[in-house]
Amino acid sequence: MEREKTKEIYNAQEREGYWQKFWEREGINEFDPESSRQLFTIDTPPPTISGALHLGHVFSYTQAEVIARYRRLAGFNVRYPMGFDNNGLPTERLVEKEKKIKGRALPLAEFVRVCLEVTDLYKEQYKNLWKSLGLSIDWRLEYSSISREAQRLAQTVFKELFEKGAIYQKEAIALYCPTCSTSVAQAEVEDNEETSVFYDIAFTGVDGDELIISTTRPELLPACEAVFVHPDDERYAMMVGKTVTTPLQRTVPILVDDKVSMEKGTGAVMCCTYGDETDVYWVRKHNLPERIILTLNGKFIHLEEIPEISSKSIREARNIIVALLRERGAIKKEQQICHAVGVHERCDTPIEFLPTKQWFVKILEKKDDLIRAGERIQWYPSYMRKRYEEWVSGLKWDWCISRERFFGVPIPVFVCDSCEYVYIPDETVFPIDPKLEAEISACPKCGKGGLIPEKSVLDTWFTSSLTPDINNTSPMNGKLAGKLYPMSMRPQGHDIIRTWVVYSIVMGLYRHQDIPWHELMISGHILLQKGEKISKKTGGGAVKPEELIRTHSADAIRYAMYGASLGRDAFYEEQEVKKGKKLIVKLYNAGKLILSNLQDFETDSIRSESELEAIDRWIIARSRATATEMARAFEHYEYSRARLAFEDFFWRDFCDNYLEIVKGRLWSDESLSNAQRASAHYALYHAYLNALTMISPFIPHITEEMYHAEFSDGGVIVSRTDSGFFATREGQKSIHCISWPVVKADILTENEARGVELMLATIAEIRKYKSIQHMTMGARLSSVILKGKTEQRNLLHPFWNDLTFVIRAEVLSFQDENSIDVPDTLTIRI
RNA sequence: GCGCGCGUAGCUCAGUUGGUUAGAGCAUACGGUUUACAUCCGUAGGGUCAGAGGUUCGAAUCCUCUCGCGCGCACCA
Repeated sequence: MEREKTKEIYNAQEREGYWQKFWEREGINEFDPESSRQLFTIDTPPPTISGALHLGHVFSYTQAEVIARYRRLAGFNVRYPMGFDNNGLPTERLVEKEKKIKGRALPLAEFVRVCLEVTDLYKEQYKNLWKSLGLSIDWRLEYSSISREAQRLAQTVFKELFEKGAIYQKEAIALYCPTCSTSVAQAEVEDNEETSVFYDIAFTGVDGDELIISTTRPELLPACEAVFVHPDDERYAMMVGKTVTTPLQRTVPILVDDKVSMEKGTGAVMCCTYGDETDVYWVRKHNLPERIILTLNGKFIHLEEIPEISSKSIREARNIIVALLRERGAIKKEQQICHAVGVHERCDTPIEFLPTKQWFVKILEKKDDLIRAGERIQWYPSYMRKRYEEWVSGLKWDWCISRERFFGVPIPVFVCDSCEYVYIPDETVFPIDPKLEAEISACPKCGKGGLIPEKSVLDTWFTSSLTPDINNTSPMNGKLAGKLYPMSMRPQGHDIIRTWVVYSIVMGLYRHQDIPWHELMISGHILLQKGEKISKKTGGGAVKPEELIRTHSADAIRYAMYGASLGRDAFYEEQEVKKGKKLIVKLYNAGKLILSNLQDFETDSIRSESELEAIDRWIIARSRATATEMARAFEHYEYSRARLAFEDFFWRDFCDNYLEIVKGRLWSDESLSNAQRASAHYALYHAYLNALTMISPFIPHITEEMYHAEFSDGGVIVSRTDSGFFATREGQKSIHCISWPVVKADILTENEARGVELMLATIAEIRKYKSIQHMTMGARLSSVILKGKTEQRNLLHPFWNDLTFVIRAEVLSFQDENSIDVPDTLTIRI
């Protein structure tokens, strides 16, 4: 008789949306400012709106998410907000690319309007992804870094720091990106390996002799102000103090400095204004004149001696000059080299050193304080602190916060054109844009000059570094307003330690004389395969998060993200997703088995857990011990370890062993006492509910589904928001509102624990026997004799009936280890 | 060059303060499964814990050195 079983299937994609709507409707993730429970506040990274979402976003955000959910179950009042960093250079670049426009070419108001339009669109995309992943964010706490509130805060802080003397304006050599036409901070410069040509160029000495210098920047020849050699270099000793003439007929001194490397090139180097940081140093140290030949958009100015390069780009000018030098026979050698070049992280353009007037936040004098503050924060993983310290101690520039861009928070400053007085309006008028102020009055100080509005906007990190303050001052904080600083925890990637962590601590020190958070959770990157990083630049390749969720479900993707330990780079493994799917199915099926057998279960059927069968107490104790282990792991942000502990418990102990064992009592007829059956029911109820609870931070949808599941008359599982086998008995509307399981008391004696171990070992022996004999695990054995010590028999005693059932023995008996084997009987030594 | 991290089964990784015979999943081989399981269960094979030296009764774990990989910083004429 063949009967096609109608298999019941958990339709993850459909059910996940159902529960997401339920959570939102019921406010399951909402932060309650009136609650007296202990706070756990999260300083969520506001993602930069700079393009499409990729798997890297999913990876890092799910990591913080699992902690938020755990803390909620552990009884904390969790504040888990989301923000959006939707201004600044990255956003402008996105908008320019998408709309094929140039910010510089548009009226400011028009460009800002387009920026807002585009970022709002992306914001929705981001939000939809977070929601479809089931992130337990309280969306009422959403903020945006370009909002009026954030702008007001940023400008207020600017004024505050300026008045404290922590912000200053200075005309100085700054790191400058000619493509973006803006200054940048040290933290935004990264190294790129680039091929380049190392030219040996002949200069002419006073006596007509040659002096050959080596350079990769021949186009800067017109700005050459000196030639340097090492003081110990005997090759050039004769020429030191004299002058040389460049092939462009510029006569400059030959000086010594021990920063020159004798080995590199010819050992003679030209100093130009400015080719690199050393040039800046030399010009200052040796008091050299400055000849700036580059404009702020990276084009050359008109030069008498070489008019050909006028208004040419760096690359074009280099070609022109090289051709010219070749013609004149001044190039003695050309060598292809590969060297690191400091480039702007947003556009890969080599950074130039140009004199501009910029605003800075003093951080160099704060190095020691910053390092001390870093020591007061718990870093997870702890070695990440080193990176912070390395970066802070290696800082060479104050934090340049002005950007000559458009879509950002305006610097709220007017400067008097006569006495240079810096006028910052009263903060009650913030946010303001000085450029757009119609009325500009006379200077309040000298009364003579006019006030010139500042045109720059703030580095977007200036606002981002204030996220702890943004959270702290949110209108949603109720009676906790202003009491959320420092926050409990900041989750973020290791790549932005040098920016976001550093600047946030800077702000914390200046504004609060305190650290911004107690703990830092630093995550790694997800890689598609060895060496292939998913980042803003690569865009994440073919793996699109939305599509992954659609094909595999959010729970499965989430699960896969928790495989690697915190801080480590991990590979995206399809296999991990498969593993997640299997766990989901397993939870579903185990639930089906349990619900179908527990229909008449009442929570008060057992007066005290001590009444339970030993094996039932064991599985309950195991579930609680696992919860304790997981809790410890979560508290140290070791979610992968928590996941592992769960799998060990659920897959091995609960499904493979306990469920198989307990089936005996579930299926048995009247020969069994009600108490024994009730004991099994009680254990199944609690151990399974504990399992659901413990894994719910990882896979919140399937666990909610099972919490609300009911075994219907038709023999199928139905799950609805307003009902559910567990939901009605627990009296909580969501599994995400119940309490983390805790160890209540020692409910298992030591001997019982040893008995369980012995029992499991015995089961394994029998399974091994059946496997070798090619028997099915359910094959009946007419008689089995366990042979061992009397003590072992006593240990096994409480489990005898269950053991007999699970190995499918008709008769299970015991013999002393020294007795003679009974022929034709299966004898297992224990 | 400096700093950090890593190197454990064919693959991806666990391995808590040094302590029985180093674990898991996947893959492989064999077998079994339909009274939860788009399966699932069982069994087996598979490791010089990168290498060398040291500390110790005892080292994958601690120390030193070497090699390889990754990352950060510096160099970047």
